[in-house]
Amino acid sequence: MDDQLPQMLRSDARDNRDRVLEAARRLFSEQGLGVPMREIARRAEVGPATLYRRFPTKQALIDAAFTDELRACSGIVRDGCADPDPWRGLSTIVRDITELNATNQGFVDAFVSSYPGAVDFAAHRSGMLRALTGLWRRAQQAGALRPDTVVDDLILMIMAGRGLPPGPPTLRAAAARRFAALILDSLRASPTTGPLPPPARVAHHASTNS
Amino acid sequence: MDDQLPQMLRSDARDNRDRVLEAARRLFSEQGLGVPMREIARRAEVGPATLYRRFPTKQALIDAAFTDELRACSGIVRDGCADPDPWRGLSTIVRDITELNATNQGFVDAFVSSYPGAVDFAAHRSGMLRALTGLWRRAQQAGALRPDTVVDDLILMIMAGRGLPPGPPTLRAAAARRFAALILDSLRASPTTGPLPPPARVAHHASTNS
DNA sequence: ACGTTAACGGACGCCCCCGTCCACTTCGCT
DNA sequence: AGCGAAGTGGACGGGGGCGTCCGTTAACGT
Repeated sequence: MDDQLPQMLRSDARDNRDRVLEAARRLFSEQGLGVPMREIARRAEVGPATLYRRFPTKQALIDAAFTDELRACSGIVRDGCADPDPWRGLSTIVRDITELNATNQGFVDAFVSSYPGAVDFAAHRSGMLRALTGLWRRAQQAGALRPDTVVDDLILMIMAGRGLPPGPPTLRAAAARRFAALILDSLRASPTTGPLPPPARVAHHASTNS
Repeated sequence: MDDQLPQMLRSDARDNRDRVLEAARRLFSEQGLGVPMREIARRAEVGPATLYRRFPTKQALIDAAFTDELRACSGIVRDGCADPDPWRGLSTIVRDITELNATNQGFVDAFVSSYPGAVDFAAHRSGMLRALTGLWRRAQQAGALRPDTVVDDLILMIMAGRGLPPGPPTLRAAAARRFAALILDSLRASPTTGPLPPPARVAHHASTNS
């Protein structure tokens, strides 16, 4: 809650805290939540003890690290729900969240399932869920969204985004765009399907060399 | 080499080997590949050494355990590709694989990414991929499948299936059915969309107790 | 400049998991 | 029944990750 008023820390402490957070954000985004605390400490050029003094547990660090992305996520939903054209708003939400997802490997894990306990997360989630439900209804009333779908379908799709193949960020982003476009086409009521983004070459794990 | 021929094992050894395989299959399916070897041994009422004598490494056990599912997967693809109606064949493949996937938590991981080294896996995969490519072309020529899609899109969707929310088998299966139906609708060329399976209530992780 | 005190980080304990070793047991054959 | 070999399981070593302790360092006030 009080988050220790970082400006009351000694200058070096504040500096180190910032570097830790930055390293955590980068490493979590790149490699998911499995990154060892040691690795983050090393990347921040800090000893493990320092890291643990600012963030008593790994969960605390995860929460702090993803606060920004959480805000971004809330913003995406808010903006999309504010769009007068509900379908356009929904499309934007799906695309942006899917991309956020692909760019930040661990975000969905941190947010939706991984560890319980992050209070802010729960609050944000229920708020977003409520807003999305409203948007969903409006989109269906406008005849843009299939009437036989529910918000849970969206959640399902977002969760499914977790399973997208790993790989370099460029590939991940391409796969995410393609995925989002396909999802949207499956939710659309009218068959007015626009052009798809380029197909994503999925990493076929070239175990047979060649 | 000669370590095969399980019928040449002593009767108790053969018995234990079978129990180990059975336990491995069950636990991997239920909880994914993260299950400790000890747990499998315990479940099979066997010491760790016994387990390791039959399957020198965890990978070996995984390979052996998923041989059946691999065969099932191949069968699904073969049957689907043999269907004179390419769209119906494709639908069946998507539905069945997605369900296989939901039922066997670790299967896709074992097959597509997890560990390299399983020779059989690679062979099966390239064969299935070739067959699927043919089916894909036929479905597109028949006008049932969107012309701007590629086989990689299917792979993408199957991979995405890994991210479906965890939970009791019943929920997982429901989510998988819903997911498969939505995928199929996004790949279909004609807007002749049939009724969807019941929406899957996604586990909202009730962290806020109540 | 200098002492106080917050902050630092290397070293430590703990736990879990993989894979191995060895003294004992059980099967199978005669 | 008896004997040898195959088989078994408890105990062990190695590695890695999380979180903690304590001697040392360096920032801040006077």
